[in-house]
Formats: sequence, structure tokens, C-alpha cells
Amino acid sequence: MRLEEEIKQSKFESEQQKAVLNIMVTSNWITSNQTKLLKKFDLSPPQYNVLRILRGAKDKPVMLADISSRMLDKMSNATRLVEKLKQKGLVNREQCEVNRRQVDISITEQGLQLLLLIDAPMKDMTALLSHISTKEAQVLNEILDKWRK
Amino acid sequence: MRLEEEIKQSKFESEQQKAVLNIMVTSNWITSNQTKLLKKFDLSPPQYNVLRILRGAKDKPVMLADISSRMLDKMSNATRLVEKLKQKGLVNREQCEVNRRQVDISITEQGLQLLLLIDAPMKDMTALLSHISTKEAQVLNEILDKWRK
DNA sequence: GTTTCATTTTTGTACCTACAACTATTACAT
DNA sequence: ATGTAATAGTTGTAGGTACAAAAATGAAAC
Repeated sequence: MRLEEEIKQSKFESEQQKAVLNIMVTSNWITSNQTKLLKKFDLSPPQYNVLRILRGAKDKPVMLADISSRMLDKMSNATRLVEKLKQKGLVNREQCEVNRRQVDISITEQGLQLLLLIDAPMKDMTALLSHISTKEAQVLNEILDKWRK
Repeated sequence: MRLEEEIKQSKFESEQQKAVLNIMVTSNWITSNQTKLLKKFDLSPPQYNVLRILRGAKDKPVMLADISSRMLDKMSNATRLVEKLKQKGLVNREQCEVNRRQVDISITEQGLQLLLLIDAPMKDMTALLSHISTKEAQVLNEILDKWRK
């Protein structure tokens, strides 16, 4: 849907200002689709994000600060997110013995199994959402990287 | 910053998948900058959004459902947002006499004054954030509109 | 060894969001 | 006029987010 219809605003001060709104509308749109899919597995998008980070670490335990820094939303509260995941049996958390300030998090077998279930539908959805060509996606990525300086 | 550094992930399955993440990271980045600016005026981004919608309506009172449909995030809870703004004296709300199901919202003089204070710094920030040319912004907008089909 | 500072995590508060259930009002069919 | 459906808004619950203050631990200086 065109941006003008989406937020019922007909004129913008500049193409740049319009692009700012367009980015935010598109991001919300992607998130809401992902949220719907993940809800079937009783996960929120940040919870799913944490699980994927842990899977990516391949057995190496990861401390909370690392999780935060890899998340899309840097400022989110890793402590409470991980607590939710632990209650579902999807992650382990234990104090690091060499540095007892750290808390080491790792994904459980059950967590890995859940991710496996989600992989295919999530891939399908991303493909479905990306009605743009590889070339267009490249252009988009270049402009966005430049944008954030 | 390049996306790879931003979320410390080195490879992506496709340019499209990378674009999905890029959109979300860029959106979070814009929002966090706006949040910082608005905080000086004791407003949250959705609250600011509501005030601008009301100013755009030019005296015509707006019902809650209209506010929701014009917001970036459609599903947000207009009732409670408007309540916060009312407590600050920035909006009026009264039951519509012809259709008592409706609640008509309008911006107060105090609300208009506050928006005037914010206009200049917000415009400056948007300009500062948009390190991209008008042409690039146009390309971005075209791809994003196409993306959301 | 004690003080001081930095690191890592936890906790409290206030706000926002999604969704579903609920109330009140209006419109419509008969 | 009555029952039914549609519209508009409110409220409860469970999650997420931002920020600041605090606690625990470790490192460094002296």
C-alpha cells in the first residue's frame, strides 16, 4: 500500500521526510507479520531473536551483555527476556565460574527443537514479504547503510 | 554504521533477508533519536504523533478511531494515549452530541504552543538524519511502497 | 590491604503495545 | 417495538522498552 494511503497523509515536506515515515511504517508492518507467526509458537519477536543469537553461538555460552549488543533493539532488557525463556525451558542460565559477575546463557535441546520448527515458516514468510528483486534489495541496503552514516 | 557491525552478524541468506533486518535497525535508530528529542518536552513519540494529527485536523474535532487509523502504529491504544495528553492539558475530549458513541478530541491552545516549540528542532533533526539525496530518498520510497505491495 | 573505579547484572518505575472481552449506542430488518 | 448486528470506545492482562539507581564482583593504584 502506498504510504499516503497507509497513514492518510497526502503531502510531505521532502522526499527525505517521507522516507523517514516510510521506513517506520514498513518496519512496523514486518514486525506485525513476524509477531503473528511467532505467536503460534508462543514466542515474542525479541524472545525469538535471543534464541537465534544463542543458536548462532554454537554451544559457546553467551553472557547477557553480548545478547544485548547483538539484538536489534540494543536497550531491551536481556535479564527479563532470558528469565521468560528459562521458565519455558528453552535456555539455561548459570553464573560464570571464572568471572562471577557474568551470567552465561545457553540454548537447551528443547530450544533448538523449537527453532527448527520455526525455521521453514519464517523463511517462507520472509520470502513472501520480500516482493522486491535482489537488485532492488541491494540498492535498498546501500542507501540504508549510508543513511545511518 | 554498516548493518553487519550494527548487529554483529556477518552473513545473510539473501539480500532480501538483509533488507528486512536493515529496515528494522534503521527504524529503531530513527525512533531512538526522536525519543531523545521529545523527552525534553516530556512527550513520547506516539503522544507527539497524536498531537500532530490533531493539529492537521485544523479545529475539526477528531474521533478516536480516526486517530488510530492515522497513526504509524495502528493498533496502539488511543484511549489511554489521549488520557495522558488530557492530563497534561494538551487536548480536550468530549462526547459527541449527535452520536454519543463517539468521543471528539481536539488540541488545546497549550498543545499548539508546545508543537510550535518542537517544530524547529524536529525539522533540524530529520534533516540531520537524512544524509541521503532527494534522488536516493525517491528510490527508497519507490522500493518500500512496492515492498508493501 | 584498602580505596577507588569499572564491569556486569538486577531491579524499579513509567510508558507503550497487542489482543480480547466488555459496555454503550446506533442502525436495520421484520 | 423488538431482536440482531454494527460501530465506538473502554478496560484487563501479559508482554516489551527506556532509563536510572543499585548491587555484586573484579581490577588497579597506592
